[in-house]
Amino acid sequence: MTQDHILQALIAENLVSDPDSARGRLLREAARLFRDKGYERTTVRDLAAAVGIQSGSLFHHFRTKEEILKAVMVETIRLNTALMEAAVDAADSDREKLRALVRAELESINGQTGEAMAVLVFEWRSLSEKSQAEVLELRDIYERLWLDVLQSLQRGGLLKADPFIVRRMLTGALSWTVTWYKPERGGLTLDGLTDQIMAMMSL
Amino acid sequence: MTQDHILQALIAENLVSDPDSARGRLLREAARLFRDKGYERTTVRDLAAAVGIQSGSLFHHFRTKEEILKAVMVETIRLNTALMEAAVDAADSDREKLRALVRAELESINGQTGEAMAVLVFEWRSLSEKSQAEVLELRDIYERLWLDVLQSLQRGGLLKADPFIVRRMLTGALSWTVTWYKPERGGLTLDGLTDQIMAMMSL
DNA sequence: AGATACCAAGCAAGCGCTTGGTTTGTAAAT
DNA sequence: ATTTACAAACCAAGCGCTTGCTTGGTATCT
Repeated sequence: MTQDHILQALIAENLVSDPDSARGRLLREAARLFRDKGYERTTVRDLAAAVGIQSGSLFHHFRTKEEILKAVMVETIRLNTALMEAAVDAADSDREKLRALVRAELESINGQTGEAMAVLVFEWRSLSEKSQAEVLELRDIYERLWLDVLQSLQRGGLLKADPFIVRRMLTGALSWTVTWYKPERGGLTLDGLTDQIMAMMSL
Repeated sequence: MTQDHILQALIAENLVSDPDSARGRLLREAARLFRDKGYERTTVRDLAAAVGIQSGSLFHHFRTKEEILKAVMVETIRLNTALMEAAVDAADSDREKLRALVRAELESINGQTGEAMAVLVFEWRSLSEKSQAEVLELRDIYERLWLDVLQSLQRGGLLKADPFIVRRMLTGALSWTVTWYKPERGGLTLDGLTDQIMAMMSL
């Protein structure tokens, strides 16, 4: 099950938009703009111009501007949850499962879906409380994946600290890489970065 | 040199505003509002109402709204740099110096200056590029403190990973605590949290 | 008396979003 | 094969509101 297959399956189930569709293109541009300028500083005119339509025409596809932000977040979580599940399943030991999760999350943050992941972290408060609650439910599924692996590691004696705290530390540390990690500079690959993180935890 | 003495010294040098002055009160309220609602969603009318004046009167103290955001950030960095320097000086070993830094940064993030620290992390892009460059210069001083200690630990063989990467991981992990750490819930104290972080690094 | 701190009122610009109408794509009916 | 029908996608224009900020004048303090 390659990453591409996972994406195709989600598209078929209508859980994420085809990147080549009008909706998919808009969401991609929206993620980029929201990350670069922030949600509030991005106007519906900016969004429309990015896909070459009039600002009013946006509201044919989405009822409000916030619905666009929410769609970016929801589809990103759905895709990443599927990718993580595949990564965990493919690994044998608990240690390898954790490494796969770290590696996969780094890839999400610094790869193709990086814009959307950054939006998920930095534009959270721009969502209405109602939307926040909905997105949070999706996040819970995603988080359980991590906790299962971390708790298993702890039971095996490989991890001393509290799994909940470790996950939260990792969330912060991994998210933050989006602000400084540039693979082209410094020669540090994603695998190298993953190794350093595992080493930091003596794993 | 207590924390209070450090603050008083900075006020005397006019490097940070007296919290009891009109300016100080405004900056504190601004930090709170910016954290709670975000910079863009906070209007000058919100800011004025929070300190009980008319919106136009704000511009007697600051030329623009952005100048308020910048002041929040600059003063926060100044205060924290001074607090960190004191924390490092008071510790003996490199290990204790690092622990002091972690503990101090956690306190900055989750204590009195927490609102302002959150603003520093999450509202960074709301600053103009010019202001970003100025604030970045101040951050460099602050960051050097960390790197000196981490490099010393590495030379002593206590730290295996790259000091630059470790610092960046810690920045993310510690900043992120602002989103989940609630001392009143769960019974985890700041010292306990500090211990967990040191343990995670086998230090 | 002169600076400092404030108020009351409002301006120009930009915002999200609406409206009424036109084009485009598609598929059944002729 | 052409016509008819209809919805989806889009445009042009602009409304109503909020925004950051200005202005001219008035208290308050030293």
